[in-house]
Amino acid sequence: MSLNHVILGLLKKEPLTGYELKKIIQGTPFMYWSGNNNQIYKAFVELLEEGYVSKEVAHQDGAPSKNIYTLTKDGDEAFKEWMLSVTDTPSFRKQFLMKLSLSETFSRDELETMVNQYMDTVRMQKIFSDRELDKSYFRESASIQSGKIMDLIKENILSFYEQELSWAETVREHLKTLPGKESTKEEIYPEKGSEHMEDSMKLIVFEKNNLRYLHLSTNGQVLGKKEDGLDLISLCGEHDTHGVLLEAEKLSEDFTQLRTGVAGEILQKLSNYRVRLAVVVSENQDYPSRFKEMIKELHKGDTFRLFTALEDAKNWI
Amino acid sequence: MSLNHVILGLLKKEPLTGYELKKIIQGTPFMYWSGNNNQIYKAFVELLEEGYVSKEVAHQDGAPSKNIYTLTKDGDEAFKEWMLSVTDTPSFRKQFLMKLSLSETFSRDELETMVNQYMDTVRMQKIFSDRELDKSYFRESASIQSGKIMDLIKENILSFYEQELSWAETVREHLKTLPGKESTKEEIYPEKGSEHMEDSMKLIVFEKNNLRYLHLSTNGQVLGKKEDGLDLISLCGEHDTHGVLLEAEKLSEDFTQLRTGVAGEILQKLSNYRVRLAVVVSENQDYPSRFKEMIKELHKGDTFRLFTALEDAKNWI
DNA sequence: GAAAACATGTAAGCTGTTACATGATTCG
DNA sequence: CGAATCATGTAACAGCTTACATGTTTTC
Repeated sequence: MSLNHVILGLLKKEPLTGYELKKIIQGTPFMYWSGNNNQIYKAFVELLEEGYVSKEVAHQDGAPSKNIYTLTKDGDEAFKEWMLSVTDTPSFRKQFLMKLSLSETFSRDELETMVNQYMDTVRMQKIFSDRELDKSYFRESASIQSGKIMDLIKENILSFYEQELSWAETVREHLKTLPGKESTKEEIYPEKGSEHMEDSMKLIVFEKNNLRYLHLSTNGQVLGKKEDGLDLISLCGEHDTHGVLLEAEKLSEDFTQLRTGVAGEILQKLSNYRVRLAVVVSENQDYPSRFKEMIKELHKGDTFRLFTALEDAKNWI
Repeated sequence: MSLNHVILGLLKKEPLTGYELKKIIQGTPFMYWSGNNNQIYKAFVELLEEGYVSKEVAHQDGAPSKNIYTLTKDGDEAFKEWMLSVTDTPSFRKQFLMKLSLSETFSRDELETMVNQYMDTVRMQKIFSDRELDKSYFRESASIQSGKIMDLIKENILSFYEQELSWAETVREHLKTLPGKESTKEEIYPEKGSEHMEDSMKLIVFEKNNLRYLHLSTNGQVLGKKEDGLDLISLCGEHDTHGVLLEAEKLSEDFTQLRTGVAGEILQKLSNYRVRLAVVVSENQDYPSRFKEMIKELHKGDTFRLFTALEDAKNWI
């Protein structure tokens, strides 16, 4: 079991308590253990027995006492040996592949629903991992050197989900070639119109051409922070939608000032997660010329467009 | 647990015995259970209790009697419900990512060894999965329709490993930027020359520029069957090498006749698995003109070349 | 004549998860 | 004042694997 060795590796950097270790493992998506108490406290018992760690009890008056574990010489050697030993083959668990292989008797419609639902799940998982990685223990304590390593790890993880999404897209393409009812549904708007407030924002879900979209509207300005990209994507995940129609008075200044990097970050995220964004703002706006250029450029693409009329935006999305 | 539902799905097609089921699951790489008896026979007990399957004992005189399980109406409904319910998020286990995140104190050299070893493992796993998928239960019983589905599944699985390999390549690139000894080793040939016979073929491992290669030589003709591609790749995996130098009297006729598809298949596999192949044949050969054209074309690439002198081949590889 | 495949089952054990139990502190 | 965080631990169970046990037939 590699958990024990991973613990040794973490202790190499600094002595830790069981609780701290648990938090680290729980916050690191590529350490696949749930990080439950049972495993960790049991692991420490084993490691103590083997003499790989030493325990020091820190009595804190009032507070419960902590057990601080430190790596021993033996432990360090055992860790190194593990690191240089043969690495397990990477493996995956994709329930969807099993379902697909057993799907012969299902209708095209049912299969399409399955794929769409699966894509949403994957999309959400990707967002979740992305966030967790950004705020993980390894990020915080990153040197310049290990920062690059963390970037590589992040790339690996995100591209796992990214690949799954683009593969699912090819499955969808395949399903289109199958016999089944042609979807000619027209704009049912607002349909199940589940309406509620979120951060003083009006939120409606509508459907068009069999795909679901979010319609957000507010009076203030929008897209002010880098995190807004992921937040929009999360909303999409939560509401099972594939794009956002964002109605607001105006874009935030930080978004229009390209040097802030806000626009770049947000649009990057949106395109990563294949979420389309149509923004509708009131007509009389004056943007920096460099921003206008970028907007023009983006209109050639498929992820982002800026409109002044709601109807135009609805047509595009 | 989805095993029970997968069993129902398999029974939907035809009644099966426990043993048959075990074989199917064991031969299907995307069904991640080991397919051990315990799980399967226990699963059948559960499914019987729930009334999802019915059991019929076939007494065969002399032979041990079989328990043949058939799907019931209830079972069919339970299966359908499972199929249309939410699919689990895909997940992976990559020990290598954990090792990498804990690798701060390791030298460039050690890291390079780790990555190389990992790449070999992944390469082998890919070959293994590829083969298993080709001869799996689902392939055999494939209709035109489900054949396409199986292609999609296969694509998904192989690209998992493919992606891991190309990612590992970027890790290797990164390691090159790290301080550490420059490798300027020259052609140590033959070095550890572990020599032995395999199918009347002489096999030597040699090293050049820090990379290991296979040197195979025989008197007869080579590359006669489509499977030879994967076999070469397996050999590379077994001997931890990245390319093959194949010395023979001549290429098989099937290989030189493009319409047989043998050459295409083999070269496809080689490029998939990033294995380079240099073939050395005796000089006086007459090949079909279309084949000569293809050879010329391939010489522009990096996977395959044909030589008449051993020295030239050694220089290229 | 031995090994591999066919065929069904059990026992023991590791891995991993959820849930429970306890108790202090901090924060809203 | 209740919820969340800090902190350590246990119990029970689900999931999965290895190995054992038994006996026949087919294949090399």
